[in-house]
Amino acid sequence: MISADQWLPSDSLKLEPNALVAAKETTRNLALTAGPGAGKTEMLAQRADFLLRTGVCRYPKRILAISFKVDASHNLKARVRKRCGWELAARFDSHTFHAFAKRIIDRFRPVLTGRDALDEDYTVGPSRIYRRAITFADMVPLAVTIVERSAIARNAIRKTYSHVFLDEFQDCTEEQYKLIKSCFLDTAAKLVAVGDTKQRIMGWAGAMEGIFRIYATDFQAHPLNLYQNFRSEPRLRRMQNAMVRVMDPPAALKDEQLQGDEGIIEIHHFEDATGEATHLADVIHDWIEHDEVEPSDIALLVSRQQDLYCQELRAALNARGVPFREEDKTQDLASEPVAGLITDFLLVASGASSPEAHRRLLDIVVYESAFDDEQEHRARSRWHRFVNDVRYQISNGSLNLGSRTGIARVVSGLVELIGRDSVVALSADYAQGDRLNQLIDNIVGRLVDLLQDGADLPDVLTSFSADRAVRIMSIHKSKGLEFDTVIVMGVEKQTFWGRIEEERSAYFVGISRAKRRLLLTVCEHRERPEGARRWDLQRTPHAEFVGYAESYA
DNA sequence: TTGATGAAGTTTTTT
DNA sequence: ACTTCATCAA
Repeated sequence: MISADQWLPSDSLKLEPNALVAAKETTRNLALTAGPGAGKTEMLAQRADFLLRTGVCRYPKRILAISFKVDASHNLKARVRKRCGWELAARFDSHTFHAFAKRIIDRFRPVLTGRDALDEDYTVGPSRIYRRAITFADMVPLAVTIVERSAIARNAIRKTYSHVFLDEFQDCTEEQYKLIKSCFLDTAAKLVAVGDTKQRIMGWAGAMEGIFRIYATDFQAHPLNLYQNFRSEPRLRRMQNAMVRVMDPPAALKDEQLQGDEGIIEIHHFEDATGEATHLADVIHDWIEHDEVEPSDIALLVSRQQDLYCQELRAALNARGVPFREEDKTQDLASEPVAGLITDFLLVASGASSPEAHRRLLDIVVYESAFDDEQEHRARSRWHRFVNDVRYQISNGSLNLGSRTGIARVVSGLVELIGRDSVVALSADYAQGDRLNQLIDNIVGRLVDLLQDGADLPDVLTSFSADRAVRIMSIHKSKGLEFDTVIVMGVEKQTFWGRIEEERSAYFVGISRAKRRLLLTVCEHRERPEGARRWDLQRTPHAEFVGYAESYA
């Protein structure tokens, strides 16, 4: 253990003075606002390192970090492990709001009585069933009820955690804030809330307006701002800064502080969505083939109605063999272990050489189920017979992997061979009712959909699961991510139609995902879906949004 | 059956 | 800003 004034940030130069202040703060609560790429996660990781290594957070006290997304909470935990090592990081609890709430419910469930009462083996389901099942929406309020009602629960939480980190705090809802207050208001716990009001894009879903001010008052938190941006090249930062000047003038820099020619901003105008799709598919193909840009380093962002905006683009990308992945449909399914199992097997069965997929499958099929050499040998030969049999059926035409029935048949054969129990063991929730069957149906259905867009099975499989794919998603989904190249499609008045403050924030999030190259598209016409009242509607560029780019392009 | 009118939806995560 | 769906009057 070292003393507080001996501490220095571990192997990173990417901390500006205010971040260092925040990392080493021991007496005050903090409200840290910071724009895109300022290193909020890094600051939190360094702070965890400081607190744990100097003993400001002394054993057995722990740090609680609360995020919104599972991904974000994993990332933060991983970063802390990297900074201060596995052993100290064991006292760093990184949870989502929902996970934190569920832990409280599971530990203090008997506190819930009357109409809140819950059975011991309650489930999380689509609707609230008295005593037996709750919904996601019930979790945080029930945790609040417990903490408010039970002094034992309150004290247990307060005794456990000496420090609390709140990530992406601009998106905190009323209920979530209530949970934080009921646990930690007027206690010894030191809080750090981190976020960016300019990136508040979940207002319509209940994110509290002015949450930073409210929190700063309630918790007497000291406000701090980070000004640096370690993500984007200067040209992009100048454009972002022009938007900051409009959204939050005090946080803006002088343009002289952002000198340099690096970075690319382009605005491309098109007659219609067909021209747009063709052109984008061509340039993306070019970047990947000739400039050796990784497909996964390219993101295509839309404000809303991804399906509508990307129909033609999908076809154009397929025609050029550009692998892409649509986050709205694929993401949840693709991260399921059973999805990996299915795509790996289809890859192997379709004859593609993929040693990675082969190894992962053998792990499950052979090593998981075999306890001695003989069993292993038998499992292995049974596996090879199955694979060869499927391949043979494909080659003689009795099995067609391009059809729903074909894929469904192979998948059910695969589950049978591995054993349903072994598949269920892949994830805790697969044991619940019909969950596994539904997931398998959805995965097969999604693969069939992708095939109908005119792509080959290997292409479909890579775009479904692999990292080597251009990412297509809504601006909202892109929050917290970064890419070498970002394309924001449809910078038109008709696209960004909501309240200007919120639309501006969304656009800001979109453009600030780009590290090196930002491409904006504007169409004069976009065809409406069939049966629409009006057709071939005229589109108009969003003067303000295009303007930010034009000044710096 | 048609047109007119108005309301609702559009952007999401979570064990 | 624009679509979709429900309802009502003609």
